[in-house]
Amino acid sequence: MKLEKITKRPRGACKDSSARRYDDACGAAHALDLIGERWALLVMRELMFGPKRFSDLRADLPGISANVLTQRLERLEEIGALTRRKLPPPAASHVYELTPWGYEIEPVLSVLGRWAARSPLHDPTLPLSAASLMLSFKTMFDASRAKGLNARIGFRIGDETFLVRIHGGKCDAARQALEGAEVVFAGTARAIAAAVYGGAPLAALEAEKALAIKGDRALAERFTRLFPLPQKA
Amino acid sequence: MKLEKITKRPRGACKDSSARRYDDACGAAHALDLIGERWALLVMRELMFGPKRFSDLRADLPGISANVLTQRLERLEEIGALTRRKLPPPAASHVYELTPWGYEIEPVLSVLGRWAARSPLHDPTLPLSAASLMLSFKTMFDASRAKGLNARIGFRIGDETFLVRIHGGKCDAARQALEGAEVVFAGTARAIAAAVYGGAPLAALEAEKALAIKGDRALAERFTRLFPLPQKA
DNA sequence: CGGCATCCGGGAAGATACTG
DNA sequence: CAGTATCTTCCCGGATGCCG
Repeated sequence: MKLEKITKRPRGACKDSSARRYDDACGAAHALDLIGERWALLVMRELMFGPKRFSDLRADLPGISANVLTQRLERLEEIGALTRRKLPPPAASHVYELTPWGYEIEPVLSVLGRWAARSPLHDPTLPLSAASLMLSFKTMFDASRAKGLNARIGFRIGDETFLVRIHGGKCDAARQALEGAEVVFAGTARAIAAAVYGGAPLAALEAEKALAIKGDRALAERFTRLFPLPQKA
Repeated sequence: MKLEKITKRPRGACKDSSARRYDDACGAAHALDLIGERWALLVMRELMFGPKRFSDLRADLPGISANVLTQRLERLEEIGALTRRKLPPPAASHVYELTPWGYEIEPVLSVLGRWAARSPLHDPTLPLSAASLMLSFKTMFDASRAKGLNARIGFRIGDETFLVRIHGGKCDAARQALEGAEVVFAGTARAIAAAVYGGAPLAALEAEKALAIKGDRALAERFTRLFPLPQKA
């Protein structure tokens, strides 16, 4: 039982120190060297609306383990995509924030999202984070359906608030106070997604207490129809 | 010797069949479930200019192993991003070709490439495939530098030929015969990249026999300046 | 030759427990 | 709360062998 442990090593080579990189000048390949590891891009996604703490990231990325999150944050800092800051005295905690170049990852998230939305295997009923939902609005917004619309729609998801502005055929979203919102959705990101992408009637979601709407109801209804999903491939 | 094969499985759980997926409705997360595994996106990149055989892919993706390539091709076929066809009788071989939806991955490659080009760690002198080079032209083309230019530039790389058309402020590339090319570059993709992105003088590359240019030399010179790299982050 | 099956070694990912 | 330490499982990469 205590036999051949080390003896033979002629097979199963191990290209020494060359790590696991694509040695490829192609930009896409280099991007994968930088952020192609598991969870890396989703960590950046969660930071797209501003800094967060370690535990916020853990909570918003269900399934990631603490050690993997630590490794990804270290790597993202190493490549210059995020910075780690110490909060002022009251809180002895750290926050992680994307650098300007880090924020430029947004088009990658958009384009990947649009591509995957055409996948027959895509299941829009799975849970999602608040950041994912806000990004999906920016990604899936259909300007032609928002002709002449100028609105501020608020969202209260957990203890965060977001303001989505629709103005001049553009759709922008930010994590900020709800001042000036003509209507406010309060609920889980999943419930809001059910209304916008799943076609669930607002009244039904409210009846289930999954969603609460305050303000201009007609605007809320119209809002849910501004984000058509593409045809499946 | 035929004992405990399954017996103990108390720790290091294995969430049964849930595999290693992000259970996340976010489009980007789903995209990573589909093509986030190592090499998957680069396999698609190599197919962007038309079908290839297994051995072509292996040759153009230095470092991939046969079993991994097999797995990736199976997965890409499973999700509907590519198809596997049998060639007509003379050749008993197979070719792999992207589906229309698979071809739509191009913006992902572009956007990733543009983002990574700003990375301080990006090394444009590494080797690259012909497909990568042609994609980089489409990605990095600067219309403002090509004002009034209308040209067909040919490339002979290994035993493949590509035609790049610059016309009306657009830049397109295809794997096809070189008919109508006003100038033809022949050499490795790396040598051509050295001229376009590394600023290497054409004369020097020709002197080293790394590159051969036939046709309109002035056009060749101008072509090399149409693809500026972005500022580093 | 083309493509796949299989085995092996190493390392990354994941779960849990633990520390400041 | 914010991570670190450790252990297990699984993926990746290389080599070899089979089969048409």
